[in-house]
Amino acid sequence: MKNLLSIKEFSKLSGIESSTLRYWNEIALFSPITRNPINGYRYYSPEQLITVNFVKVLSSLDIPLKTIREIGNSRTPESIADLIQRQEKLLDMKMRKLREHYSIIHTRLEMIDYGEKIINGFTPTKETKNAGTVSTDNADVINMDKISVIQMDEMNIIFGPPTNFGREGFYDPFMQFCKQAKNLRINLDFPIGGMHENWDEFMKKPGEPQRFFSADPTGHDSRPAGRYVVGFSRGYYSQFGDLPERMTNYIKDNSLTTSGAVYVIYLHDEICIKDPSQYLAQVCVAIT
Amino acid sequence: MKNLLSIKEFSKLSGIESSTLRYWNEIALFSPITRNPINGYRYYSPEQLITVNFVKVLSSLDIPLKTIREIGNSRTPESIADLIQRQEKLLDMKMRKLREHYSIIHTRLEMIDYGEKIINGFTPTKETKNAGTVSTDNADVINMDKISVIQMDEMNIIFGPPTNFGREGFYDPFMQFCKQAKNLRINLDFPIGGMHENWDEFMKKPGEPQRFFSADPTGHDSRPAGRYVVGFSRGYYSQFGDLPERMTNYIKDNSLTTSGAVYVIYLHDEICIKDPSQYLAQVCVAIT
DNA sequence: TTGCTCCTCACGTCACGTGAGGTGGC
DNA sequence: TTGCTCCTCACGTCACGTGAGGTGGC
Repeated sequence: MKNLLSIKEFSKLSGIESSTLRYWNEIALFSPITRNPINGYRYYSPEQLITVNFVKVLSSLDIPLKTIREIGNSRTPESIADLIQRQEKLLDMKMRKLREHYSIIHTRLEMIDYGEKIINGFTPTKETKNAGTVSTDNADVINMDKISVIQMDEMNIIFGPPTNFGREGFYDPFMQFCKQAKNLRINLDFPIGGMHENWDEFMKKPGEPQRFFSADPTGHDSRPAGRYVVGFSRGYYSQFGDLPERMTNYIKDNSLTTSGAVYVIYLHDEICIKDPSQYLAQVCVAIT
Repeated sequence: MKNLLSIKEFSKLSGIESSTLRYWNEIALFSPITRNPINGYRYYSPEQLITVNFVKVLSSLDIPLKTIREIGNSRTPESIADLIQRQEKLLDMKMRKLREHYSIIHTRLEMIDYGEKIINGFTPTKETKNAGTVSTDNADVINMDKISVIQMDEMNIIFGPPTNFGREGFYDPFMQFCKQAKNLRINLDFPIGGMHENWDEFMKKPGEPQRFFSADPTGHDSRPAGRYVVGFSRGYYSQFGDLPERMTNYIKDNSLTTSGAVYVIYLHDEICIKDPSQYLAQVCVAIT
């Protein structure tokens, strides 16, 4: 047909699959302007590209096809303006969701990458992403078995309520934290950590932090910037092996004075590891 | 069960519907840690909130549930880091898509709103969105039947190739434009307009613009800023009634000198109006 | 006994995608 | 006659949602 487009041509120009065009025809959402009465071939006019594009945009905004059809059937400038204004607000929310998701997976990626560097051992350069800047007065290679002094940037987090350890040990308060998270608006999408009020508290009960926290980059609490003694260990939550002892020795041997809270954060956890005994924790405490 | 969550509690804390949790259990994507052997009740541990949240994020990134299941079964820090890096790129593309959609519907909204103001008549204030700033040396109310002088801002557009009018009139070259749009990367999602090289050309053949254009705000062409004589008319594409004559008279009566191209743009078109005779066109030409 | 929560199983839904089998024009 | 494009019709798919009918603990 002169000046009309076959379904294949129309599909190419619009970027919409032929099967989709047939389906849209079937549900009377968008139909070709004419059909060959003998063989039933569909023919579209080129200016239908304009209308079908708008349908495509609306459907990609997650508006049900039924609704789009009704919108089309009763469209007036007022109703379309109304629709668009509502969609603009929804688009705004979707953008925020996407940014949040980006932040979630990006935070995970940083932790995982940092964990892998630790496992493989790495020679710190002047700046390392999540590790912060590694001070030069320390050994040239950092790995799992090494205690190091590292200059760390501020890290936003959000604390849970004070924990309440009973006879049951670690399990119970951690559950309480998870349970309360939603009400306290603590996002469990981010890696979880534990905070002990000072080094003595950590040494006494390494498995019983005073608070749990979420490493939420939008959190209003923080692990302050500063120089930290940092060590790593593998194991399930609250299993640190001989790390507390080794860190204490390092602190003594180097005549360091710790100051403020101890932060435990899991770089590798159930999100990226199946075997709980292989979870990777970072323990750090500031020095004056 | 002590310290475990029923499906309803888990659903509330996670924000995931019970039916979804049952489905995820059925396809072995995510299962409760234990079940009541007598009545089959599902029980979840609070820390499962952490894993289920990650599943939720992945599924909201449009990863098929089968894939998520496989990811979970074979997860290592390397594979998860890999996955996240790919998803970050995809998220970036999705953001761009959303911004493009926002721009498409927002441009439509501006045109439609402006058109409604014209139809209802409005008293221009110092700044009006799409209308640009209306000069004060003109009448105090602007409406359908009035010719006005308006100070307009620059408007980004993108021109199609020169048109080629034959015997068939308007129809054929407009189709050529639509057909070629994809190859020339002209986005038909935005309102379409026509450009005539000067006022004489427009008067000779009001229905035969030298070029069609798309009102794409990211376009590299433009309708320059400046003072324009502006008129409106209703009708199908290229039907302007007595508007060209009235505008010519206005120009003469006010001793104005036109300069440069004439721009025709449809504020209301098939997107928001069913009856083609009610499409609303704005015609404007710069004055020196 | 009465609610309440939870269960399974079957079927529905939404927006297509995928053949199988067949037709019409060059 | 051979490709090629297009057609219809039936069925599949994905990720659930929705009852119907029934159970178990307070």
